[in-house]
Amino acid sequence: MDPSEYDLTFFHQRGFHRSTCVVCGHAFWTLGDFDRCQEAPCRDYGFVGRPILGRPYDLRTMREAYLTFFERRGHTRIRRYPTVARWRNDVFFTQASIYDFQPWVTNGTIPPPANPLTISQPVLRFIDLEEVGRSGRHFTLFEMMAHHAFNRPDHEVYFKERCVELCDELLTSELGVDPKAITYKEEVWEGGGNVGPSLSVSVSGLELATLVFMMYVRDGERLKPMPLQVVDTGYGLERFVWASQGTKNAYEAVFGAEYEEFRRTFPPRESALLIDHARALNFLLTDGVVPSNSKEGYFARLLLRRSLRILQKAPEAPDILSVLDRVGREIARDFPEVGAHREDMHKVVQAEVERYEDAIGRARQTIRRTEERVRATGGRVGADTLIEWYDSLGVPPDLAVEELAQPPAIPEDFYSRVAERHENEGPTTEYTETTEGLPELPPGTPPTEVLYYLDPYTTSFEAHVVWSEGPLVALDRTYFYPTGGGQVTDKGHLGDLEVVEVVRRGPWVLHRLERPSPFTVGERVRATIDQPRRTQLMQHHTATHLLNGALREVLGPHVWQAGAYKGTDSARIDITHYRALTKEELHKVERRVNQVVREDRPVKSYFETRGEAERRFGFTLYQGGAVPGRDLRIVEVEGFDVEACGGTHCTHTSEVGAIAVLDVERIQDGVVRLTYVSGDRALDVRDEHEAILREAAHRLGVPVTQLPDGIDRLLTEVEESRKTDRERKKGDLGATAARLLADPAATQVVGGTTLVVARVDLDRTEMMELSRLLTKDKGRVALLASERDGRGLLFVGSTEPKVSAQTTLDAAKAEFAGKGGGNPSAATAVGEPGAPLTNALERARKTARGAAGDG
RNA sequence: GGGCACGUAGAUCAGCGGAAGAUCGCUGCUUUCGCAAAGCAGAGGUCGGGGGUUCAAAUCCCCCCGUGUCCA
Repeated sequence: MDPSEYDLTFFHQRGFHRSTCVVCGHAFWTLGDFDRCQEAPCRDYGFVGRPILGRPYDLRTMREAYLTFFERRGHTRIRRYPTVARWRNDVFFTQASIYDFQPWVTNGTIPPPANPLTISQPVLRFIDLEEVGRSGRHFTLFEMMAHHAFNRPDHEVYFKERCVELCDELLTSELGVDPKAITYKEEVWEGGGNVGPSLSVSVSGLELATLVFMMYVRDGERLKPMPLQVVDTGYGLERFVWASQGTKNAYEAVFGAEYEEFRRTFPPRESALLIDHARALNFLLTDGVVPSNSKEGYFARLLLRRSLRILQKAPEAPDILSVLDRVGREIARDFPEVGAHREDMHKVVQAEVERYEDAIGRARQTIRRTEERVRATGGRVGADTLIEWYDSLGVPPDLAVEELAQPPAIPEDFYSRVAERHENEGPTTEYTETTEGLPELPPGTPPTEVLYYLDPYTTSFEAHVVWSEGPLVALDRTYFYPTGGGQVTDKGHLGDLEVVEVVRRGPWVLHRLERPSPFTVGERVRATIDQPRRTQLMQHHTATHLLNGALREVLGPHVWQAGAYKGTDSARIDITHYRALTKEELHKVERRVNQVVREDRPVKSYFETRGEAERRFGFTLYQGGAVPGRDLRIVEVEGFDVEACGGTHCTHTSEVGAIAVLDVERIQDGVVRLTYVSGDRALDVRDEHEAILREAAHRLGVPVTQLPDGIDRLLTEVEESRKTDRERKKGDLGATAARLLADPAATQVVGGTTLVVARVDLDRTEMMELSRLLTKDKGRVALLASERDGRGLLFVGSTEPKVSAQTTLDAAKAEFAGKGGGNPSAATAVGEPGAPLTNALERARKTARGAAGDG
């Protein structure tokens, strides 16, 4: 990065000078007299026992001081976004405040909720999980305080100069940091395809903030300027609190009274871990993460199980719910939604505790059995087995050691050896901000005025073409709804040409025609939307909101929409829930949702400022993920469900007609999918189902009402006839056996051994069963030959130790080019087609006689 | 999303190329005034589904479904 990027007027005017760190080699700006930057590890912590802020702060006063400082300087305070980044497919969690605005704000699709803005965003970092409680400064969840500005060419807010000035003023004038103690270290930031200069702000070894200036897009080796230049800052709230108190580790400062309390029962590390995990869990569970074995749910499970394990090992430990409560109580003072989820959170956690105990119970059994088996062969359980158990059964290594009579030592590098097992796994999806495959529209193209919000019932209109390329057409105004929010595209016509797809591209709506567009810019076109299709999509979309509301009502507020799809044939919603739905729950949901349909409640769609909407309806607005923008489009089913949503909706619930749930399945641990239909599709599907029932009843020859009984009868009959078949066959074979044993031509006694030799007409399995009947008593040998599909089959069964079935068969095999084998008590072979089976049987008889006669 | 493990009798599992098993539970009988218990006898299996290899597959290979677990 060019050094001029960091050469700020602010630094010069205030008398800063630029030095180079003798340790890390980075250039930095400072008023002080340093030969190195003030960031660890270039220098040691210097603030322990010597706070670097003017006075001590706790979490709340620090957060408030920060946000108010920026509010007073023209920033709008924004409420936190969910900690689960549902609006992105490249990450699970909100890992920085800027994540709230990616990709839709940073790629220019939608304006930011305010500009400039300030926020304290709880963010999650699982990378340093092992460091939590150990280093004294790592948290799984921490609050990233930030001030952001989004600069467009036509609307400059502020950039580097003002940003650094604000940061410096905050630290010195507001918080009382010695101006000479600060270093601004030059760094290069790169992420998500974007690049920019950044400054790392440190005091006394502690990095307090990072100021990032996103301004370039990486294009191979070259850097292109970004259309939107973004001030992305991050200040660690917990670090500020720590630095203001100068305690030995951050947990003492940040968690104060709670930390003291936990220390009465637990060692320092365990205390910190429990509080840290409980804090993260309170946010995660409130934001609708359900513990599970995949995706974001896994991280909730990981935290919960680690906590349970700590509690399990301590003698007088409180239960997990009270730990969560204790920490949650503090959080709820500043984030009331966390308090509101308390009861429901308990249900979710309780369910997960039960599953953990099941898993551990199963694991214990496996451990015991495996050790028994291993010891029986004279070995012992090794460290590899410990790793195997952890990876495939979830057995914590210390638990395995507890359970084993002769435990191996837990390897030092246990977790890195687990990681090794996962080294050669497939790639994960990468995050890009590009709009795939769509062309760039020339600057100055008038944006599309979207009209479908004004009136979702208009399906015929006229508009002017503002841009056209290939089959794509942009209009100055449109009622066509583009694919989005899980609602599929509208279809229809522009002039006589079919519109096959409608997509959003920045501020434009693009209509894709069946073939290259004949329209020229400025031309007026007549447009019609496929009205039945649109109606069905509206019904499905409104039905989705109604179902979501009913599900939350019946199952609890841990239910969040985890995905949805509204097609023409059917719609589906995925919800977070900790187990499969019971029949009763589903029934209740269906009853409730159809009741709401019949009540004909108004469905109001309108725009409202973000702050006002959040104040009135709270956090659950963001069912489809966080929706950026200054104003939110609110879809409100009066007195029942309110969501921020960009889709087209019915205006009264009765327009949905009826909602019929077709299928409920657990698509993954922690996520349940409901597939359903509404409107005319509900009637169609009901008709189809009725036709199927009638047809089934007709084929069975019973009235529809007796279908279940009829099927039962049929199944019983099948079972009985299968049974009688089996018995008859058994009887037949029994008769054959009796006949053979009574037939002197077949049965001979040689030296105390009864030898039965016979040609039969049976298949392999039947021969085996017959042989078993013939050799029920000890000291018997059966030699059976049969012919199937032109090939000879030979079966030898023996309960006479002197006569090995295997040896007998081996001796006879060659006579008919047979292949086969077996064991001393049973052996079978099949010969080449047409080979002399009689010879083989005769040879077998001679061999067996010989063996029997030996004694 | 990916890796690994697992799916065998109502339950818990063993068997891991040659005639489907154990324990508990269930049914009947014996014993008992009755219960518990014991003894004896018995029922109960498309060995998750579908392909393939083999003379022979619960067992080996491939695909699918389900469950568990670890990792992102």
